[in-house]
Amino acid sequence: MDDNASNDESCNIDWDTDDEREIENLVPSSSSIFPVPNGDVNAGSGEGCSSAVSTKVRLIYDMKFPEDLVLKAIEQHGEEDPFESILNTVLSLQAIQSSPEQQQCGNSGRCSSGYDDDFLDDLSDSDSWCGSNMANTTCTSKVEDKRLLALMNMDFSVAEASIAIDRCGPEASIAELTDFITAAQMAKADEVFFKDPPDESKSKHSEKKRKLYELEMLKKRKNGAHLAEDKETIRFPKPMVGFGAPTEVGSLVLHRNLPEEATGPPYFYYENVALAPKGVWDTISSFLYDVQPEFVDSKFFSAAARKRGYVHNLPIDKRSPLLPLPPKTIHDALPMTRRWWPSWDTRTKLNCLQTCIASATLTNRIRKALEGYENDPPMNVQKFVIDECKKWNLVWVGRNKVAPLECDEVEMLLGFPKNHTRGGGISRTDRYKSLGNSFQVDTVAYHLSVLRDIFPGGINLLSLFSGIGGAEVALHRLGIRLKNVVSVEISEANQNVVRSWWEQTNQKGNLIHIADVQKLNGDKLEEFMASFGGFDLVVGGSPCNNLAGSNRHHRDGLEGEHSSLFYDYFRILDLVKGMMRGQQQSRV
DNA sequence: AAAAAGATGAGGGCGGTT
DNA sequence: AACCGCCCTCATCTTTTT
Repeated sequence: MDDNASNDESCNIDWDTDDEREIENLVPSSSSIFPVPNGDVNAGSGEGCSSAVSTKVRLIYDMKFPEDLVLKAIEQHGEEDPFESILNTVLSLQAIQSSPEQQQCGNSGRCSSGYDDDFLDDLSDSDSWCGSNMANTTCTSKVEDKRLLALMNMDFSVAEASIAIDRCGPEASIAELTDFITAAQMAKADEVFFKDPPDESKSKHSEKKRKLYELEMLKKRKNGAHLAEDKETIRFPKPMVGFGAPTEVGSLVLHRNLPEEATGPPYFYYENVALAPKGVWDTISSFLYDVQPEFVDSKFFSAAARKRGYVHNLPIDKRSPLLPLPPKTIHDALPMTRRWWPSWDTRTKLNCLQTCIASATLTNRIRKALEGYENDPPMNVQKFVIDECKKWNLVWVGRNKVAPLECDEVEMLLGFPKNHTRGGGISRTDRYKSLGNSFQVDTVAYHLSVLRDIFPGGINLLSLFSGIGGAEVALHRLGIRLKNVVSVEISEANQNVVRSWWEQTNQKGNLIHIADVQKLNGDKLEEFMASFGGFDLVVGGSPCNNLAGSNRHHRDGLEGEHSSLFYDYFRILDLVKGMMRGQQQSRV
């Protein structure tokens, strides 16, 4: 939706309606503080405003990239591709080239065509992973590349990024750099859409809270509708970027005051759908120590939208994005669709990846509806097709031919390795279901990235509602060693996925599976903690069935049959918290 | 028996206009 | 404030096909 407007060179499209607001926010206008490289930016008149030739010249001479990389990148793209996306590819290629180990199938292109068998290499052998140790000065040039790459992907202009790196020096972190640019761009002091909760007295002890627990349940049950008139403000940061996503620049928040009761150990990270029925997030927040949720749309991390809320007690400065950066437009993520994409389909991002896909009869209906027109079909046909494409996330795979995403494409869009859910006896239908219920890995990894410096030796992880292991994959890809993982997951198929991933990535730690979250009691936890000393992180996204808008039948809220398992997340987290506290005290 | 396809809206945010 | 129109949503149940 937004990213591809980042290039002022895109001469044609005039974004008529919806997204002007966001674009204004997201894209630092190139006419801002920073000088624009070359004067060609607003040449925009008619066709071919960025020819491959001029792009090549700029990349090779102005920006001093190796010619072979530039040619390779242009080859991957079409001639009419915007400068920015070709640049992105060049940077990716460079990053890949300068990185000793295999990266996930590159940034753009090739993803859907070729499998990358070595992708599952172990990234946790720290010395092979530059990013796992940012302080390490031996690989500054690589770090610099990555920083530039990261900033580019945040929609900063090349000029802004390089000036920032120049000024802040080779040691500066991404956060510092973005901070610098943000400060430079300032002028707007309206970025405080995220206020810290006031520190006034609140129910202090989890003792009390536990007692309130059942009471609260009953209250909710009875009040239901009454709650709606709660004057509790519905906080919905406009662009849904939480404390700042890599693409959102004007609003990076680097500090917050957590309620004292919320601070670790352990660190915790909770996730669920952002658009839950009214009052749900207030309840979740009140149980999770009054930490305010951070609402983020994964469209800032990926080519598909995914609006989710995250409640956690992690630090929020020093975040860094997962590398390699994933493709962030449909075109880059699914290059094969470019050829067939009609101009009247203006989508650049996919909608939320859900658990079901369109059937063949629907795509067939669409094909028939489109046949017989020389040029663009009439408006009513266009509307029908676009509506269905948006509803089912269809992409163009041929003339008049649309298709649902393949499983491996969904895996890629969500940040999982290709074939993550393939084989082992799982059906295609179930793959879509498991994937649709999962994390977006890049988004979660961005939040969890701060753990890398805190736990250089690795972590012990309690993963509730693990699903296909989104948190595990995120941590692993961040280069955070997984020492002991207790994974709670009811679905056997999902357990197999995680187990199989665990083995294929040559994990050195221990993986323990538990089926039922309700049977995980204090005794079991004691056992685990006695054997390896406690949990550093408790993650979980509890069932959204009864919260999600797609559910026609049982959208019953947090008290629904499945979604009420949230209370088990709280119960277990609170148990661990208490035990960790005791552990800490006895040590003193 | 298992997998795939088909049928099934309400709820709520948001921008725009009265 | 209130209203309208547009848009999107980690799905479930039943039927058909494999």
